Amino acid sequence: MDRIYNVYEDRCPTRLVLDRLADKWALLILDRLREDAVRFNHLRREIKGISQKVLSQTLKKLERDGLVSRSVFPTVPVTVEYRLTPLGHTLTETVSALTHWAESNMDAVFAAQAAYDGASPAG
Amino acid sequence: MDRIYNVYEDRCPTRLVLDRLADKWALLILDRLREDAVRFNHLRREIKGISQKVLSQTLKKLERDGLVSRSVFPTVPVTVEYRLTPLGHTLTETVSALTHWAESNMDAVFAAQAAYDGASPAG
DNA sequence: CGGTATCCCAGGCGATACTG
DNA sequence: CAGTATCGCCTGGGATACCG
Repeated sequence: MDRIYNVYEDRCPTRLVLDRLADKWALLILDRLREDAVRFNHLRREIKGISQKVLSQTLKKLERDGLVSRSVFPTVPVTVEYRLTPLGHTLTETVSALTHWAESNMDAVFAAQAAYDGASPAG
Repeated sequence: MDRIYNVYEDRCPTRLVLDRLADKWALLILDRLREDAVRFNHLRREIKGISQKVLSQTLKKLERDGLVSRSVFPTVPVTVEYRLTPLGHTLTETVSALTHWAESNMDAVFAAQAAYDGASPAG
Protein backbone atom coordinates (compact mmCIF):
# COMPACT_ATOMS: atom_id res chain seq x y z
CA MET A 1 0.00 0.00 0.00
CA ASP A 2 2.67 2.49 -0.92
CA ARG A 3 0.23 4.41 -3.05
CA ILE A 4 2.17 3.19 -6.04
CA TYR A 5 -0.67 3.88 -8.39
CA ASN A 6 -1.10 7.31 -6.98
CA VAL A 7 2.33 8.82 -7.43
CA TYR A 8 1.84 10.68 -10.66
CA GLU A 9 4.04 13.62 -9.97
CA ASP A 10 4.39 15.61 -6.82
CA ARG A 11 2.19 18.48 -7.81
CA CYS A 12 1.25 18.06 -11.42
CA PRO A 13 -1.27 20.73 -12.32
CA THR A 14 -2.47 18.83 -15.34
CA ARG A 15 -3.29 16.01 -13.01
CA LEU A 16 -5.25 18.45 -10.89
CA VAL A 17 -7.28 19.58 -13.86
CA LEU A 18 -7.83 16.01 -14.94
CA ASP A 19 -9.01 14.92 -11.54
CA ARG A 20 -11.93 17.29 -11.70
CA LEU A 21 -12.60 17.65 -15.39
CA ALA A 22 -11.80 14.23 -16.78
CA ASP A 23 -15.19 12.68 -16.49
CA LYS A 24 -18.07 12.33 -18.82
CA TRP A 25 -20.05 15.36 -17.71
CA ALA A 26 -18.19 18.02 -15.73
CA LEU A 27 -17.03 20.03 -18.70
CA LEU A 28 -20.43 19.81 -20.32
CA ILE A 29 -22.10 21.14 -17.20
CA LEU A 30 -19.58 23.91 -16.82
CA ASP A 31 -20.14 24.86 -20.43
CA ARG A 32 -23.90 24.88 -19.94
CA LEU A 33 -23.57 27.07 -16.89
CA ARG A 34 -21.64 29.72 -18.79
CA GLU A 35 -24.86 31.04 -20.23
CA ASP A 36 -26.72 31.62 -16.99
CA ALA A 37 -27.86 30.13 -13.72
CA VAL A 38 -29.84 26.94 -14.17
CA ARG A 39 -32.08 24.87 -11.98
CA PHE A 40 -31.44 21.21 -11.35
CA ASN A 41 -34.06 19.61 -13.56
CA HIS A 42 -33.62 22.23 -16.20
CA LEU A 43 -29.95 21.41 -16.34
CA ARG A 44 -30.88 17.78 -16.47
CA ARG A 45 -33.02 18.38 -19.52
CA GLU A 46 -30.37 20.43 -21.22
CA ILE A 47 -27.62 17.91 -20.71
CA LYS A 48 -30.06 15.15 -21.49
CA GLY A 49 -28.18 11.84 -21.33
CA ILE A 50 -27.24 12.43 -17.69
CA SER A 51 -29.02 10.79 -14.78
CA GLN A 52 -30.07 12.57 -11.60
CA LYS A 53 -27.53 10.69 -9.62
CA VAL A 54 -24.62 11.63 -11.78
CA LEU A 55 -25.81 15.20 -12.24
CA SER A 56 -26.11 15.54 -8.49
CA GLN A 57 -22.72 13.97 -7.92
CA THR A 58 -20.98 16.07 -10.52
CA LEU A 59 -22.59 19.25 -9.30
CA LYS A 60 -21.45 18.46 -5.78
CA LYS A 61 -17.92 17.85 -6.95
CA LEU A 62 -17.94 21.11 -8.85
CA GLU A 63 -19.37 22.90 -5.85
CA ARG A 64 -16.73 21.43 -3.62
CA ASP A 65 -14.04 22.67 -5.95
CA GLY A 66 -15.49 26.15 -5.74
CA LEU A 67 -16.41 26.23 -9.40
CA VAL A 68 -20.17 26.21 -9.00
CA SER A 69 -22.42 27.70 -6.36
CA ARG A 70 -25.75 26.36 -5.22
CA SER A 71 -28.59 28.62 -4.20
CA VAL A 72 -31.72 27.31 -2.53
CA PHE A 73 -34.92 29.33 -2.71
CA PRO A 74 -37.62 28.39 -0.18
CA THR A 75 -40.41 28.41 -2.73
CA VAL A 76 -43.25 25.94 -2.63
CA PRO A 77 -41.68 22.98 -4.39
CA VAL A 78 -38.22 24.32 -3.59
CA THR A 79 -36.06 25.92 -6.21
CA VAL A 80 -32.35 25.30 -6.47
CA GLU A 81 -30.21 27.28 -8.77
CA TYR A 82 -26.71 26.49 -9.88
CA ARG A 83 -24.39 29.10 -11.26
CA LEU A 84 -20.72 29.52 -11.91
CA THR A 85 -18.59 31.15 -9.29
CA PRO A 86 -16.05 33.73 -10.42
CA LEU A 87 -13.46 30.98 -10.22
CA GLY A 88 -15.65 28.76 -12.31
CA HIS A 89 -15.97 31.51 -14.86
CA THR A 90 -12.22 31.81 -15.26
CA LEU A 91 -12.08 28.11 -15.93
CA THR A 92 -14.89 28.10 -18.46
CA GLU A 93 -13.05 30.65 -20.50
CA THR A 94 -10.43 28.01 -21.04
CA VAL A 95 -13.04 25.35 -21.46
CA SER A 96 -14.66 27.36 -24.19
CA ALA A 97 -11.32 27.49 -25.94
CA LEU A 98 -11.39 23.73 -25.89
CA THR A 99 -14.91 23.69 -27.26
CA HIS A 100 -13.89 26.15 -29.90
CA TRP A 101 -10.99 23.92 -30.86
CA ALA A 102 -13.39 21.03 -31.22
CA GLU A 103 -15.72 23.02 -33.43
CA SER A 104 -12.86 24.06 -35.64
CA ASN A 105 -11.23 20.68 -35.84
CA MET A 106 -14.01 18.11 -35.75
CA ASP A 107 -13.61 17.47 -39.43
CA ALA A 108 -9.87 16.98 -39.18
CA VAL A 109 -10.33 14.56 -36.32
CA PHE A 110 -12.99 12.59 -38.13
CA ALA A 111 -10.84 12.51 -41.25
CA ALA A 112 -7.89 11.25 -39.23
CA GLN A 113 -10.06 8.55 -37.71
CA ALA A 114 -11.33 7.47 -41.09
CA ALA A 115 -7.80 7.33 -42.44
CA TYR A 116 -6.61 5.38 -39.42
CA ASP A 117 -9.48 2.95 -39.57
CA GLY A 118 -9.09 2.56 -43.31
CA ALA A 119 -5.39 1.86 -43.00
CA SER A 120 -5.79 -0.84 -40.38
CA PRO A 121 -9.39 -2.00 -40.33
CA ALA A 122 -8.61 -5.58 -39.36
CA GLY A 123 -6.39 -4.75 -36.45
CA MET B 1 -31.75 -0.55 -27.23
CA ASP B 2 -32.61 2.86 -28.63
CA ARG B 3 -29.22 4.21 -27.65
CA ILE B 4 -31.03 6.12 -24.95
CA TYR B 5 -27.87 6.60 -22.97
CA ASN B 6 -26.07 7.84 -26.02
CA VAL B 7 -28.16 10.77 -27.16
CA TYR B 8 -26.29 13.65 -25.60
CA GLU B 9 -26.77 16.24 -28.27
CA ASP B 10 -26.66 15.91 -31.99
CA ARG B 11 -23.22 17.32 -32.55
CA CYS B 12 -21.99 18.70 -29.28
CA PRO B 13 -18.37 19.72 -29.73
CA THR B 14 -17.74 19.65 -26.00
CA ARG B 15 -18.84 16.04 -26.10
CA LEU B 16 -16.32 15.46 -28.86
CA VAL B 17 -13.52 16.90 -26.79
CA LEU B 18 -14.63 14.97 -23.76
CA ASP B 19 -14.73 11.71 -25.63
CA ARG B 20 -11.03 11.91 -26.36
CA LEU B 21 -9.67 13.96 -23.51
CA ALA B 22 -11.81 12.92 -20.59
CA ASP B 23 -9.73 10.06 -19.34
CA LYS B 24 -7.06 9.78 -16.76
CA TRP B 25 -4.07 10.15 -19.05
CA ALA B 26 -4.65 11.66 -22.49
CA LEU B 27 -4.12 15.25 -21.45
CA LEU B 28 -1.05 14.35 -19.47
CA ILE B 29 0.47 12.59 -22.46
CA LEU B 30 -0.38 15.43 -24.78
CA ASP B 31 1.20 17.85 -22.37
CA ARG B 32 4.35 15.75 -22.15
CA LEU B 33 4.61 15.55 -25.90
CA ARG B 34 4.60 19.31 -26.23
CA GLU B 35 8.25 19.40 -25.32
CA ASP B 36 9.55 16.98 -27.90
CA ALA B 37 9.22 13.54 -29.44
CA VAL B 38 9.39 10.75 -26.90
CA ARG B 39 9.87 7.00 -27.06
CA PHE B 40 7.39 4.61 -25.55
CA ASN B 41 9.20 3.55 -22.43
CA HIS B 42 10.62 6.98 -21.91
CA LEU B 43 7.11 8.35 -21.94
CA ARG B 44 6.10 5.62 -19.58
CA ARG B 45 8.76 6.70 -17.12
CA GLU B 46 7.86 10.33 -17.40
CA ILE B 47 4.18 9.78 -16.83
CA LYS B 48 5.00 7.23 -14.17
CA GLY B 49 1.75 5.90 -12.73
CA ILE B 50 0.59 4.68 -16.12
CA SER B 51 0.75 1.04 -17.20
CA GLN B 52 1.97 -0.17 -20.59
CA LYS B 53 -1.47 -1.24 -21.54
CA VAL B 54 -3.10 2.06 -20.84
CA LEU B 55 -0.23 4.04 -22.33
CA SER B 56 -0.48 1.96 -25.47
CA GLN B 57 -4.24 2.32 -25.62
CA THR B 58 -4.20 6.04 -25.04
CA LEU B 59 -1.46 6.57 -27.58
CA LYS B 60 -3.44 4.60 -30.13
CA LYS B 61 -6.53 6.63 -29.47
CA LEU B 62 -4.54 9.83 -29.82
CA GLU B 63 -2.97 8.54 -33.00
CA ARG B 64 -6.34 7.60 -34.39
CA ASP B 65 -7.60 11.08 -33.72
CA GLY B 66 -4.68 12.49 -35.65
CA LEU B 67 -3.22 14.22 -32.62
CA VAL B 68 -0.10 12.12 -32.27
CA SER B 69 2.09 10.44 -34.85
CA ARG B 70 4.04 7.26 -34.38
CA SER B 71 7.43 6.71 -36.03
CA VAL B 72 9.12 3.33 -36.05
CA PHE B 73 12.88 3.13 -36.52
CA PRO B 74 14.23 -0.29 -37.52
CA THR B 75 17.07 -0.20 -35.03
CA VAL B 76 18.22 -3.27 -33.17
CA PRO B 77 15.73 -3.38 -30.34
CA VAL B 78 13.33 -1.22 -32.35
CA THR B 79 12.76 2.39 -31.56
CA VAL B 80 9.34 3.99 -31.63
CA GLU B 81 8.91 7.68 -31.33
CA TYR B 82 5.75 9.57 -30.59
CA ARG B 83 5.32 13.19 -31.42
CA LEU B 84 2.53 15.67 -31.76
CA THR B 85 1.05 16.27 -35.17
CA PRO B 86 0.37 19.86 -36.20
CA LEU B 87 -3.23 19.23 -35.24
CA GLY B 88 -2.09 17.90 -31.90
CA HIS B 89 -0.04 21.01 -31.39
CA THR B 90 -3.02 23.29 -31.90
CA LEU B 91 -4.83 21.34 -29.23
CA THR B 92 -2.01 21.43 -26.72
CA GLU B 93 -1.98 25.17 -26.87
CA THR B 94 -5.43 25.03 -25.39
CA VAL B 95 -4.44 22.25 -23.08
CA SER B 96 -1.59 24.34 -21.76
CA ALA B 97 -4.08 27.07 -21.03
CA LEU B 98 -5.88 24.56 -18.87
CA THR B 99 -2.67 23.58 -17.15
CA HIS B 100 -1.87 27.21 -16.62
CA TRP B 101 -5.29 27.72 -15.09
CA ALA B 102 -4.59 24.86 -12.70
CA GLU B 103 -1.24 26.31 -11.70
CA SER B 104 -2.82 29.67 -11.02
CA ASN B 105 -5.84 28.36 -9.18
CA MET B 106 -4.74 25.27 -7.29
CA ASP B 107 -4.77 27.17 -4.05
CA ALA B 108 -8.24 28.53 -4.62
CA VAL B 109 -9.53 25.08 -5.42
CA PHE B 110 -7.94 23.52 -2.37
CA ALA B 111 -9.26 26.33 -0.22
CA ALA B 112 -12.74 25.81 -1.61
CA GLN B 113 -12.50 22.11 -0.88
CA ALA B 114 -11.36 22.74 2.65
CA ALA B 115 -14.20 25.18 3.20
CA TYR B 116 -16.71 22.76 1.73
CA ASP B 117 -15.45 19.84 3.75
CA GLY B 118 -15.31 21.97 6.87
CA ALA B 119 -18.87 23.14 6.40
CA SER B 120 -20.33 19.66 5.99
CA PRO B 121 -17.85 17.11 7.26
CA ALA B 122 -20.43 14.59 8.36
CA GLY B 123 -22.32 14.39 5.16
C1' DC C 1 12.59 -1.99 -26.61
C1' DG C 2 7.78 -1.85 -27.60
C1' DG C 3 4.18 -3.77 -27.41
C1' DT C 4 -0.15 -7.45 -26.84
C1' DA C 5 -3.09 -10.75 -24.13
C1' DT C 6 -5.36 -11.99 -19.98
C1' DC C 7 -7.22 -11.43 -15.55
C1' DC C 8 -9.47 -8.80 -12.32
C1' DC C 9 -11.20 -5.22 -9.41
C1' DA C 10 -12.89 -0.48 -8.50
C1' DG C 11 -15.91 2.67 -9.53
C1' DG C 12 -18.27 5.54 -13.07
C1' DC C 13 -22.54 5.77 -14.73
C1' DG C 14 -27.42 4.49 -15.94
C1' DA C 15 -32.19 2.76 -14.39
C1' DT C 16 -35.46 2.60 -11.07
C1' DA C 17 -37.65 3.55 -6.81
C1' DC C 18 -38.37 6.40 -2.92
C1' DT C 19 -38.26 10.94 0.11
C1' DG C 20 -38.93 15.82 1.62
C1' DC D 1 -38.82 20.23 -7.84
C1' DA D 2 -34.63 18.41 -6.06
C1' DG D 3 -32.60 15.18 -4.53
C1' DT D 4 -31.02 10.24 -2.13
C1' DA D 5 -30.72 5.06 -2.04
C1' DT D 6 -30.07 0.85 -4.22
C1' DC D 7 -28.79 -2.18 -7.81
C1' DG D 8 -26.31 -3.71 -11.60
C1' DC D 9 -23.82 -3.18 -15.90
C1' DC D 10 -19.92 -1.98 -18.21
C1' DT D 11 -15.42 -0.26 -18.90
C1' DG D 12 -11.26 2.14 -17.40
C1' DG D 13 -7.31 0.84 -15.98
C1' DG D 14 -3.75 -1.68 -12.88
C1' DA D 15 -0.85 -6.24 -12.45
C1' DT D 16 1.21 -9.78 -14.60
C1' DA D 17 2.74 -12.64 -18.27
C1' DC D 18 4.10 -13.36 -22.82
C1' DC D 19 5.82 -12.06 -27.86
C1' DG D 20 8.61 -9.94 -31.94
